Order: sequence, then structure tokens, then C-alpha cells
Amino acid sequence: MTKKHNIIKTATHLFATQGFDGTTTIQISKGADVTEPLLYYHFTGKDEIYTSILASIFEDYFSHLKSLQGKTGTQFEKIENLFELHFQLIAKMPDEMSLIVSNKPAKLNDHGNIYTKNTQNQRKRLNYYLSNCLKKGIQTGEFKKVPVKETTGIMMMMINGVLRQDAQPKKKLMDAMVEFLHRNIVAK
Amino acid sequence: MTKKHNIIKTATHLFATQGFDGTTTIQISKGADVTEPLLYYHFTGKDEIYTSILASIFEDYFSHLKSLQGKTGTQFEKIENLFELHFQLIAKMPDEMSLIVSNKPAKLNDHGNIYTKNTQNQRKRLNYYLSNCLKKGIQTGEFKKVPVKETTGIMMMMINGVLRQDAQPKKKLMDAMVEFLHRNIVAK
Amino acid sequence: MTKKHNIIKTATHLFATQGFDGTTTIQISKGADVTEPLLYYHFTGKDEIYTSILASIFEDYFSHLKSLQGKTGTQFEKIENLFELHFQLIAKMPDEMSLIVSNKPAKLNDHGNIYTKNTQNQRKRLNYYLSNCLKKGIQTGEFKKVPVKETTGIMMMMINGVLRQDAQPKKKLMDAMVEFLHRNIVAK
Amino acid sequence: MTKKHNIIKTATHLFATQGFDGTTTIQISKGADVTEPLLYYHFTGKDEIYTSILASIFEDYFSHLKSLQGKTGTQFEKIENLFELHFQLIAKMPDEMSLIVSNKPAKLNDHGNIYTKNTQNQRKRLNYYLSNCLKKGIQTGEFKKVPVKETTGIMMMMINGVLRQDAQPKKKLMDAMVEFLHRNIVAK
DNA sequence: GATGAATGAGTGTTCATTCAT
DNA sequence: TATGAATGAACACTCATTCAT
Repeated sequence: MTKKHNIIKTATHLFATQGFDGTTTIQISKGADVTEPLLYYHFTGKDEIYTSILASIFEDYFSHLKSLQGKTGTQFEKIENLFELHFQLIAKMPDEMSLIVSNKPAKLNDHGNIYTKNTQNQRKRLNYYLSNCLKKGIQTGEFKKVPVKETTGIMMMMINGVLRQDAQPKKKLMDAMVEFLHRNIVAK
Repeated sequence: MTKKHNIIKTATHLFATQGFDGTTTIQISKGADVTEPLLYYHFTGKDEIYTSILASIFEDYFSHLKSLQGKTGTQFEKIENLFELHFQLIAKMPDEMSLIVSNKPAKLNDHGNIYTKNTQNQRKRLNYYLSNCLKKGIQTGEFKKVPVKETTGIMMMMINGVLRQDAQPKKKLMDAMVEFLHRNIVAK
Repeated sequence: MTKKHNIIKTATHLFATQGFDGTTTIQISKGADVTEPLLYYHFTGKDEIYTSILASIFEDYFSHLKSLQGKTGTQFEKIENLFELHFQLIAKMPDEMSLIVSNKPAKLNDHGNIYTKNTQNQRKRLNYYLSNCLKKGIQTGEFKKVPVKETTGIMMMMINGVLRQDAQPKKKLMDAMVEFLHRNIVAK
Repeated sequence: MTKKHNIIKTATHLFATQGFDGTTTIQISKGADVTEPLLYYHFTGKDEIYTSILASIFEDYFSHLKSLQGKTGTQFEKIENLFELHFQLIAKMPDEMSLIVSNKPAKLNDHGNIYTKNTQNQRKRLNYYLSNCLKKGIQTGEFKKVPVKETTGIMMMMINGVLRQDAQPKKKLMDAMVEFLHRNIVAK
């Protein structure tokens, strides 16, 4: 529990700040205050430390995405929820969020292609969620007749920009973004 | 095509796709079809290959930014120009653009901190350019009374999102973004 | 015999016979019948192998010098003791003695300057020991009124000559040296 | 003339202060203000730079030794001449003298064995010169009946000590040494 | 004479990983 | 669980040397 958890916490932080390729097993073990061989007791290797962390983060992330679908409200509120979620996730777990948008490690022997698979999955889900909201909103007259594909692309780009920002995103900026969107897509 | 040029071209591509930490000197030399020691004849080391490439890219990039300031037109056209520029740069030199938005290498012994310096400089310039356009446009009545700081932040986030996109950005998406902005800030 | 001990033994011999600059880490590891990385498990690098060996040799050497001061006898016997000691040390551990009189390595990144510090210390101690004996001996009438500084210098030069000799010093030569000294400084 | 001479001068100094193994061809070329390939125009390689320098120094040194034999005087004056010579040589060309007493380079491919040959030759000549003086002096009654072999050994050790001293030898010390010898071997 | 460009062979060192306990 | 000791493979880099001009 404690030591394995420590390894995961340390590795997550190091991978997020230095990247997979820039992080060594010594750094992880020293940061977690354990010896190197213990890493290999709990994991099969550096690769698995990374992939297991990534898998767990994505699992968590996807479950959050899923829980959004149960909520009721206008289509715009649903879109707002999505932005709000990412904003909160970054505030609560910046390392984890940073990890799932970082580049694919060059030295990772990603046989299961966990990285690509999850990243594509994320894109697909976001795309589905947003374009669905847009389509429905347009149908019901809640939204203007904006081009669905492009508007979805823009919103995803905005989420991407938020996730990849170096500094913690400000609440004010998030509100401005939502307002910005509102003005653009909601019918007067 | 000199061998030094080949080294730079290969290294740029590898650094852009694999990161600094994920790229080895052997990969660079093999990709450039030269022997490893030649890297050290033309550069002081792997670090300098990276920093000299980065410096030259940023120099190029900043000169492009500067040339925008000479152009005339409405404030919105000026903003449009900025988006257009990034769109073109990515199309013309994706590796280079990818490099200037990649994360700071962990193993780079960058005493002059060329990475941070340039990145901050870029942010400052973009911020200055955009907020200036906004302020002027608001003053002259070309723009609505949008909050300058936040709107600037959103636009920078969009540019950031464009730069960090994996795939080549589509012209259609770019047009949609401009239209999106237009609807939001230009006074009716 | 631990592997670390083996490394030290081999390195001592190689450094003594080939010099620090002329010895490679491969030679050390092969000579000690270990792999190269093990050198870096037990030491921080080639430099530390050298400096730690040198430090231990000097420590040993200085403790021998110290133990001489406890012995009683005439001043000439004390001087004789010093020559005898060096003679014995060379016979017992030629590599070690050869190391402490070898030249300062050019490629040694010796921040603490362990080499210079110890070498100067050695000179100072020998000087102190010998000139003290001489002064006392002259005072008590045991010695002729020889010039202290110069006679000390000559004796140190002789010790230096003994230490730096390529071949093992012969007992006969050592006896001749002591007799030589006796004739020169002891009052008739 | 100038450039080759420069190479020799620089190399001599570097070899003397850093040793053969501790000196690189870049250091030599930079110190001599020439490019590296020029070293290979004037010499066949680093080895030959070293051996040719060593050969020339030994040649010079041996010719000095030879010229001593032409001088007249008592046997002790002849011995004094030898000490005096080494004293002068060190004062006039410390680098060169330092080189001929430095250890045999580990990385030198000394096919002609120039190093060992000359060093042994030097030893033999000094031995011959000194023991000859001693024998003659004892025969003529100029000297006491000292043991020739051992006394020669001691004197060679003193010369060795002088040559290997780090600092420039003081005139006073040299005088003391001669006086020291005088008291020991010259008959009253 | 002289040099810019280039290289094969090696150097010291680090890496992720394993073994014996 | 846990670790001290050990390693094969690779890493960034340097060396003496050569080639084309």
C-alpha cells in the first residue's frame, strides 16, 4: 500500500514534469524512498509503471466523462459541464492531466499501444459528446445553425489548450471561455 | 546540401517527433548519414544541436511576428493575420513549429535557459499583439466591449491548441475559428 | 576477497605502473575480473577510485610517520628510523609507494586537490621530522654544526631518490646511505 | 622552422607538465597555434613527436656528459662538475630535464624502445663516470676508501632526487650537497 | 605547407534490469 | 517484501588520425 503508492505518486509526478524518456528508475526509487529492485517487485519494469499509471488515469478520466452523461440540463449546460470538468480535474490533479496530454514517449515499448489507444479514445469521446450536444441544440433551436464539425473542432482545441497550459488555469479565464462559447452558439 | 545542414534537418525532425530526451546522437548521425564524431565537429554536443536549432527557429518565428506589425488593415484583420500566420507556419514547417511548443527537455543542460527565455518571449509578444489589437478595436468601436485580458487568453489558448495539434490543421477549421472570433468580438 | 577490494588492488597497480591518465576503466575492470559498471557502483567514477586509493595510502603512510615519533633513541637513530621506514614500505608495498610519488594526473578533476594537499603535507612532515632531529642533535652535541636547512634538503632528496627508484632498493645501498649520513653529521 | 619549432616547444612543455598520456594532439596544436593536420605533416604521429623530442633531448644531454670528460682537474672536481651540470641543465631547460626523468608513457607504442634505451644508457653513463672518478680518486689517495658501488649509487640517487624535484633547485642546496660529498669521500 | 571536414576506435559513464539472499 | 551487488547494452563524447583540396 504505502510503498507501492509512493512509487506511483512519485513516478506520476516525474513523468508529468520530465517526461517518460527524461525520467530514470533511480529518480523514481529515490523520490519514493525505496530501492530500485522494489520497482521490479511491484511492476515488471519502467514501461509498466508508466502504462499502468496511464491506464489508471485514463480510466478515472473516462469515468468522469461518463458521469457527465447522466446529468440533465440544456445542451449548453452540458457543454459547460465538460469545460468545467476539465477545469476541475486540472486543479485537482495537475500531474495526471499533464500526463494524458504529453507526447508519446519515444523509448516506450508500447506493445498494447495503450498510449495511442487511449488518446484516440479520448478524442473520439470528446468529439462525440460535443457534436451530440451541438446537433441536439441546433435541432431544438437552443443553438444557432453553426457548422457542427468545425465548431466541435474549435471547442476541442480550446479544451486541448486548457489542458496543455503550463500555469494553473484561472477561474476567470474559464468563465470567459464559457461566455465566449455562449455568445457564439446559443441562439438569441 | 552540406552535411551540417543534414544534421540539423534530421535532428529537428527527431527532436520534434521523439523529444530531446528520446533522441540519441546515434539516431541523429544515422539519419543524417554521417558518423557520430561529425556531430561534435559541427556542434559542441547534443545540447548545442538542440539549442542552436531552437534559437534559429525562434529567430525565424519572431521575425515573422514582427513582419505582421507592418501590415495595415482593421484590427480584426490583424488578428486574422496572426492566426493565418500560425496556420501557414505549421503547414510549411511542422517539425519546427512542433519543436517550439514541445516540453522543456529534462536532460538538457541549458545554462542560458534558451528554452524558457524564448517561450516566455513568445507568450509576451503574442499577448502584446493580441491585447493591443483588442484595445484599439474597442476604442474605435470596431469591437464590442469584451474583457481584454480574458479574450486575449482565449485566443492564445486557441493558437496554442492549433500549434499542439497532432494532425495538420485543416483550412476549414481555421476559417471556422476566424469566423468564430469574428462573431464574438466584432461589433454588429 | 571482495570484488571491491579487487578493484582497489588492480587499480592501485595500474595507476602505479601506467599512471592515472594511462589507465582506462576497462583495464581496471578486466584486471579485477568485474564488469565496468561495477566500478560505478562502488565508486562515483575513475576519479574517485584514484583519490580514495591515494587518500588511504597517505593515511597509512602518515600513521607510520606518526608512530616513529613515539620511539626513543639518539637523534641519529631517529633519522635512521625514517630511512629504514621508507625502505621497508617500498619493499612491502611498492605500488602504493610508487603512487604517492608519481606526478599529478593531468585529467584528474580533483576539486579537493587531494593530491597536492597530501604531497605538501608529506613534505612538511618529513621536513619537520628531520630538521627537528638535526636541531636537537646539534644542541646536545650529538651532531656537528651542519647547516640545518640544507642538510634537511639533502636528506629529503635522498628519500625522494629512494622512493622514485625503479628497481627495488638494495639493503646494502640503504646501509651505505645511513653510514654516509653518519659520517657526515655525527660528531666524532 | 617557426611552426615546427613551435610544435616541438609546446609539445615538450605539455609532455613535461602533463605527461604523454595526459596530453592530447589538440592541446599541442592549439598551444602551437597550428591546426592538427600540420602535426601530421611534420611528424608521423603523436608518438613520433614524443620520441623525436626525447631523442633530441637525450642527444643534447649525452653530448653535455661527453664534454665533461674533456675537462681536467681532480677527481672530486670532476664529480662536482657532474652535479654542477645537472644543476645548470635544470635551471636552463626544466621541461626537457623533467621529460627525461618522467615515467614511461603507457600509451606509447615505443617500437624502437627509445625511452628504455636512453634511460638505461643514461644510468650506465652516470654510473661509469662516477665510479671511474671514485676508483681513480681512491687509487691516487685523493679519496678515502669508500665502497665504490654503494657510494656511486648514493650519488646517482642524489642526482635523481635533484632532477625529480618539483621546485627549481636552490644554489645553496647544491653547494651543500657538494660539500656534503666532499666531507664524505675526500681524504683528510 | 597548410587546412576544413571527416572518421574508426575507444573512453568514461549511465541505463534499465536481474540475481542471490 | 525488500535489498546489496552485479550486469549487458547503450549513451554522449573524445581521441589520434586521414582525406580532399
